[in-house]
Amino acid sequence: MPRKPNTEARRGEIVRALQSVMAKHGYEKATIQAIAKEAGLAPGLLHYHFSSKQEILVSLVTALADYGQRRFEQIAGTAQSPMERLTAYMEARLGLGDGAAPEVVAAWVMIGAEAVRQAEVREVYQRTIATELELLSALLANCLSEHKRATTGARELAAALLAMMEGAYQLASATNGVMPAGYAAQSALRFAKLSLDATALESGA
Amino acid sequence: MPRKPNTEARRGEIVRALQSVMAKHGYEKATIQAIAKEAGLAPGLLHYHFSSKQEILVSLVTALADYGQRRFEQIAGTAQSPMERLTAYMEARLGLGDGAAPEVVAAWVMIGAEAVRQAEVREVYQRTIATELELLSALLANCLSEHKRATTGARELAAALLAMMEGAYQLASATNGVMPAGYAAQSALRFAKLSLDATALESGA
Amino acid sequence: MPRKPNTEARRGEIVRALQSVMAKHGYEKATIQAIAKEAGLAPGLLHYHFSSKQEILVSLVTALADYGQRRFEQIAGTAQSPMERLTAYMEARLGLGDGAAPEVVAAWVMIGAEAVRQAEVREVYQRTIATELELLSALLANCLSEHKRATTGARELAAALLAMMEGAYQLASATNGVMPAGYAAQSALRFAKLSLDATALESGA
Amino acid sequence: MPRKPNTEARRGEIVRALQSVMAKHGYEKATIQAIAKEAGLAPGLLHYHFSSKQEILVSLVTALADYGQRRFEQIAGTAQSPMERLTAYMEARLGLGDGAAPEVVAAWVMIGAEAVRQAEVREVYQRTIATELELLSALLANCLSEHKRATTGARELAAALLAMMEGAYQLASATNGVMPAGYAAQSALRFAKLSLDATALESGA
DNA sequence: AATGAATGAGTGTTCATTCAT
DNA sequence: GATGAATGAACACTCATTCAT
Repeated sequence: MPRKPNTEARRGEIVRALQSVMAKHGYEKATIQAIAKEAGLAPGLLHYHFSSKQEILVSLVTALADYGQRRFEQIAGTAQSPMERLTAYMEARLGLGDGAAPEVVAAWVMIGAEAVRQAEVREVYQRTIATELELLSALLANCLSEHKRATTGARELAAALLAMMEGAYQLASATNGVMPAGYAAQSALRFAKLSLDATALESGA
Repeated sequence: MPRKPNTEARRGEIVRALQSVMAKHGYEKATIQAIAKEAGLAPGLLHYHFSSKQEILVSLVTALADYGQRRFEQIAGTAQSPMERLTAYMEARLGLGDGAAPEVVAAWVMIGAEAVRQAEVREVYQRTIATELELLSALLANCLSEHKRATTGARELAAALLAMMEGAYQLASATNGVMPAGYAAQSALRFAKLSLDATALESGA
Repeated sequence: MPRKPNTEARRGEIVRALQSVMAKHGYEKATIQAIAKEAGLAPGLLHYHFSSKQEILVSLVTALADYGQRRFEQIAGTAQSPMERLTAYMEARLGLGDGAAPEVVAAWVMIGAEAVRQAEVREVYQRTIATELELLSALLANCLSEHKRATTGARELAAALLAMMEGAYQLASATNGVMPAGYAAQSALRFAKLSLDATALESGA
Repeated sequence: MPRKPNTEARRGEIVRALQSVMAKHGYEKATIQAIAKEAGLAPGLLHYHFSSKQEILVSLVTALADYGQRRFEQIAGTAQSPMERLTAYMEARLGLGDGAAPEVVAAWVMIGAEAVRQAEVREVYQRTIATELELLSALLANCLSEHKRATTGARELAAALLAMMEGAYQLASATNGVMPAGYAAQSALRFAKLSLDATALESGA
């Protein structure tokens, strides 16, 4: 009577526990003991399901990337026009409404710092950023081409907006009451619209 | 016959050593031994000049804030018009020319991550961010008032640009070849100008 | 309807797996997981068939003793004269021909080290050595008495040859290219003959 | 007022402590805690003076090689003739008199087992064995050439005697009361003499 | 018989901090 | 001021053994 494997479920629990602990205390202080306690598991079990602490972190990065993807798709939902989809994207990434998850944001900021140090983390972090850049570029290009404008600058614009998003996460996690309330989603969208309009004017023959 | 105190010089050496090591390996891996080696000093000496490792880190935050201040003032130099000063600021913060210091940027990103975790670091990090926000707000407000426009939105605009700067630091440190070359300074200035112009139009009676 | 017990077969598989892993990585690094993997079994099963890891080791010692016994008997085969049987013994223990098993030798060396540390292993190891000493003593005594010589020194001679064999195993396992090729079987037999001859002369009245 | 380095002294203490613990419990069970306790030092200090446990072991191998060298030279002392020096060598390696050190022997047996597993240990172990083989070859060759005999077989003879020595160490450490008392030094010398004489007869034209 | 998850004590190693010199 | 040894509490990871299924 063999036992049913439950590794996938356990791995999920462990990854979620890392997210929680890391959001509060950073990666180095997210010890195996602390993660295990958060997950309600014996410490040794973590190394049964993952071969190293870094592997848990890498799993978390991909889990957060998936989460972001789902959140966007859910909010984009019925959006039809390119502009509606762009707005949905900003809401999904920077909005303060339902589903805004400060823990996810803080964990992501910690991951960004680890990506500077650990090559393996950097690799998967970079892939996530690259994917995000593609997605945002495409959304912007759609807005441009809808009005028959040149899409040449879409990538630089996307890069700038992406940087703004990452910076907003960082500042939201590391400061209290310094930044104006709700500036991020609003400003990002404003920048996007101004740039799209300016592009329109510039490229207009 | 007491020796000439050299504490200030020593403290400076130690802080610079922390910056170097931290840029490469992050704060947790910047051990007292590693910092001492980088500085060419005996490990025990670090705790003579600083009471804790965290105190070195706090000193580094203020040192980097001062460095940023000096770099701006130097580049701003003879700039006269508000717009020239704003351009000088962006160059100082995001420019790729002389004095662009990737080590400083990487160290600053690591500090940002520590600010999420350590209250004492967060405190001085927040002050630095707040000062920066004031500076950038003032530069933008000057541009606006030069043309007799309302300065109401200057702070939000400054916040968004600041976020973009921090995000650009993060992405520059944690990715290679993903972001378009030189997008940051260019885009930030473009956003600033578009926003200033738009403000002008909006607030125009 | 009870299943057909396969415990004996399973125990054999497990013991053989320990031999393989131990030859490569030593006893301490021969983990239950590694043995199970080598045997193609689930880790938990090992503790169903054996009550402890040490018990597997003890089984291996007796298995190797049996193996050595069989190998000698097979090679001795049709040998009739005492000298032929002695030669067969040396071939079985030190020969490089068919059936020379480096894995067995390496495992035996590891067992020898464990015998120093673990009383229970030492006990069965000692018994094996004692049996071997008796066997070799008898072979030598037969050679002596065939020529009507005193057999007094047979035991000391056997002890010395046994030591040489064990040392040859050790050096074969722990060195590469240091020892002259094929020195062991040859030298042991030469020593035996010289000693037998010398005994003959000495005891000849 | 800088502190005087005492690393060399401490390293010696630590290596001696490893020897003691290892003789009793083997290498794997010679934990850093156990070694530290034996040496009367704090566990952390061991990694201040050595970068790893393996490095302590490697130091022990060379220390034991030096010890053996000194013991031979001391016993050889005033020995003049080649045969006297050969006898001194056997006494130094296998004798039971003053200075016979069962702890050293047991530690050496444990080292032999580790040499099978750890490449770095094997390297230094092999060098020691090779040096020993050279020494013994030279001693035997001197005996042969003194009587104007061919020295061709000296190396094989040395190898066989070396194997006997290593095997005697193993059996002395892992068995009690099985092996005849004092067989080793006596038999080794006897083998050497018989072989030398036989060589003499064979090569005599 | 068999499975594979679970446990928890133990390992080598790291490291901020202290302190005698 | 300066040195480098010393401390001891972490840490990630390992592993024999147990146990529910």
